[in-house]
Amino acid sequence: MTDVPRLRPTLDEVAERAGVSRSAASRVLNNAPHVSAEKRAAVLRAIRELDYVPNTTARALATRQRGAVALVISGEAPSIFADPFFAKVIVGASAALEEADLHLMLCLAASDRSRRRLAELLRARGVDGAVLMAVRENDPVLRIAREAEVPVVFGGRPAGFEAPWYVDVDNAGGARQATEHLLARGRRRVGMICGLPDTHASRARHRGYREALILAGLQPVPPEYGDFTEPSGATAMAALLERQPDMDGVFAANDNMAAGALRTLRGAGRAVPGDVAVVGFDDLDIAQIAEPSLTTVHQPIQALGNETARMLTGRIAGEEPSSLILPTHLVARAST
Amino acid sequence: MTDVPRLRPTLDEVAERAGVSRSAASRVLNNAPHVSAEKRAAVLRAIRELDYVPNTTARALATRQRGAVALVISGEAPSIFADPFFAKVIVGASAALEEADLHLMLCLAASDRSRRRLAELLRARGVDGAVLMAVRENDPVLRIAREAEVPVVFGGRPAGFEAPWYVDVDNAGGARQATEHLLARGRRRVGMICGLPDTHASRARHRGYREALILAGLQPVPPEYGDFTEPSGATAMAALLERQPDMDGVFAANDNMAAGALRTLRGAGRAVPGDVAVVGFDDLDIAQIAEPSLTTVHQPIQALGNETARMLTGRIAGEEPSSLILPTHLVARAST
DNA sequence: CCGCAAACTGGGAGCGCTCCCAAGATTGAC
DNA sequence: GTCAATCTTGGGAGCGCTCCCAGTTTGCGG
Repeated sequence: MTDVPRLRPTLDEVAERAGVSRSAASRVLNNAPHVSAEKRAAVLRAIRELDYVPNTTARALATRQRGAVALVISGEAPSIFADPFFAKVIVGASAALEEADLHLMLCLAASDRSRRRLAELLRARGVDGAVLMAVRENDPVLRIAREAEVPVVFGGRPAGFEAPWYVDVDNAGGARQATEHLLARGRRRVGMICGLPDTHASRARHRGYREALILAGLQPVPPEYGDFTEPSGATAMAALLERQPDMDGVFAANDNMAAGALRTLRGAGRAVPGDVAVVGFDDLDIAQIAEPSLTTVHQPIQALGNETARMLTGRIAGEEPSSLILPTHLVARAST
Repeated sequence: MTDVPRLRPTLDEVAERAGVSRSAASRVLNNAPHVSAEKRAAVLRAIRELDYVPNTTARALATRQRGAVALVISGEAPSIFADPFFAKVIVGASAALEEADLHLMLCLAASDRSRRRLAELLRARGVDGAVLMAVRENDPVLRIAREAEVPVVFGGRPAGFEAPWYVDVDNAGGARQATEHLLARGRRRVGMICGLPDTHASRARHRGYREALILAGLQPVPPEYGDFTEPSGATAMAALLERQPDMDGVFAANDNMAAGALRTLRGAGRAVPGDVAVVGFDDLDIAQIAEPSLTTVHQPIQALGNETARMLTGRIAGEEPSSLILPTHLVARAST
C-alpha cells in the first residue's frame, strides 16, 4: 500500500549483519548443507531482524527458473466465460501449482496483440511452462505452442492436432453413455445439439452419440450446431423440432445448450421428459437448477485443471508423463 | 514445446553480430535516441537473424520493474466462482493490463498457504502492483495489503476498512432504484434477500433498500441472508414467505439468489410478477434466461475490472488517481 | 577553418542472487 | 602425531539487461 520505495534489504546485508559470507547466507536461505548450526541461527536471526524477503527476480535470473507458469485460454473472452468451466479449471490448476510453489499467469489469448505478448512470454522464458486451454482447430495459439521454449501441456485436446502432452476427459465415452441412456429410456428419435465444430470436445461428443445410435441399429440424424451458450441451444432446439417434430430425445453437447433446449421445449408446450427427454454435458450448477433438473454427463473439470497443471510441473521437472484421459459418467436427473 | 534447453541468444551476441556495443543494441531495443540509423538497422537485422527475444527476467532485475501485476481474489474458491462475476472482472482487467503491457498474475487467496505466498509476492516486489477483489471484513488479505511494498487498488470496497484507493459500483444507489421500482409498481410489502453480511456490497445494497422504503414512509422488514448462490436464494425466499405470507415484492442482492427466489415462488404457486414482483442485482446472463426474465440492477462488471486495473497502472506510474464509483442502473424485465 | 554544442558510442558498474571452487578447519583412523 | 578424507567457508564469476558517464564525432554558425 505504501508509496515510498523504501529499499528492501539484500542478502548481502543479511550476511553482513549475521557476520557470515553471502554464500553462507544463501545456503541458509535454500537450506542447503555445509553451514554450521551457529551461523545458520545467526543468519536466520538477521533475516528476521531485517525483515528480509529474497528478491524473486534476482533468483530467477540466477537459477533460470521463473517460478511461474502461464495458463492460456484461447479464443474470444465472451464465449469463454459464458459458463463457470474455466473458473473451475483455474481453481484446480491453482491448487496444483500452489503445491509446486509456482505462480499462475493468466493469459487470455484472444486478440493479436495478446497472442504476440504470449508468444514473447513463452519464447523468452518469461514463465517455466504453459497450460493451453480451449485450443481450437488451426488456432493461432498452436503456432505459439510450437515455438515455445518451455514445456507446454494441453488441457483438452485441440482438434486436428496431435498434442504430445495433454489431459482430456472422455468426451466420446460420456456422449455414448448419454445417448445409450436415452435409448434405454425408450427413446428412438434422438437428436443432437453440437457445440462449436472446430473443437475436439464437440466432435468427440458427436462421435459418441453416433456410435451409440449405430450400435443400436438406429440412424443418427444430422445435428444442429450451437456455440455452447444457452441462447444458441434454444435456437438449435427450435430448428431440431422444426425438422423432426416427433423427436423424443435430445443430447446437447453441454448444459448451457441443454438449458436452452429446455426453454424452447417449454415454450413449444412439449413436456420434459414426457414428450422429449434431454441430456446435457458438464454437470455444472445449472444442471441442478434447471427445471426439470438436467440429466447430464459429469466431467471432472476441476480435476482437469489440476491434472493438467500437475502434468506441466512434471514436465518442468524433466519427467515425461504420459497423456491422460479422465473418466466421465452419467448423472440421471429429472429430464429423462 | 521443445525440451532441448537450446540457449537463447543474448543481447551481447546481437551486438557483436551487428558490430556495435551492447549499449547501442540496448538503445535500439528500447528505441531510445542516440543511435545512428545504420547501427539501428544493423541491430534490427541481427535481432531478426538470431531470432533474439530479450530476457524479461534480466530486464526486470535491472529496471526493478516486473512487468506483471497480481489480481487477487480473496475467499473460498467455490463461492467465488459460482457466477461469472470474476470472469468478467478478469476480462476487463486483462484488457487494461494488456494496454499497459503488463501481465496478469492470478492469485486465489483462500488458504493460509496461498496467502503466505501472496504476502511474499507483494513484499518481495514479485509484481509491480496488485488488484484486490472480494475482500471481506477483517479479511487476512487486508494485512497483506498493508504490508505490501507495491501499489494496491481495491476492486469493490472491503467492508469495515477505508480503502485509500478503490473502484466500486454504486451499490446503494442501485438498490434504491430497485426498491423504488418495486414501490412504483404498487408493491408495499417488500422484503429483501441480502448476501454475505461481511461484504460491503451486501451492506450497501441493504442500505439502499432501507432508504427507499423509509423515504416512502414504509417499514423495512428484516432481511433474510444468503451467500450469493442460487440455492441460498431459494431457501431465503422460503423463509421470507413463511414469515410474511402476504409479501408482494422481493429485492435480492444478486441475480443468482433472485433466480433461487423465483424457483421457490414457482414451487409455492405464487405468480411472478402477479403475486410477487422480484428484482435482482448484477444483470448477468441468468437474468435474461430466468423465467420470467429478471428485472435487475445492471452493474458494469467488466468496466469495474478495467477501471481497477487502469487505476493500478496509474498508481504504478506514480499518479494519484482518485477512487471511483461506477454507476448502476435498473433494467426492467418481466419479473416486475 | 575554428570553436562549441549536440549527437553518438562503448566501457563498466551495477540489479540481487546462485553456485563453483579453492582454501582453511576438523575429524578420525592408523 | 600424521595424513587423508570430509566438512566449512567466503571469494568471485556469472545470470542478461539497463544506464550512467566519459570520450569521440558530427554539425554548423561565425
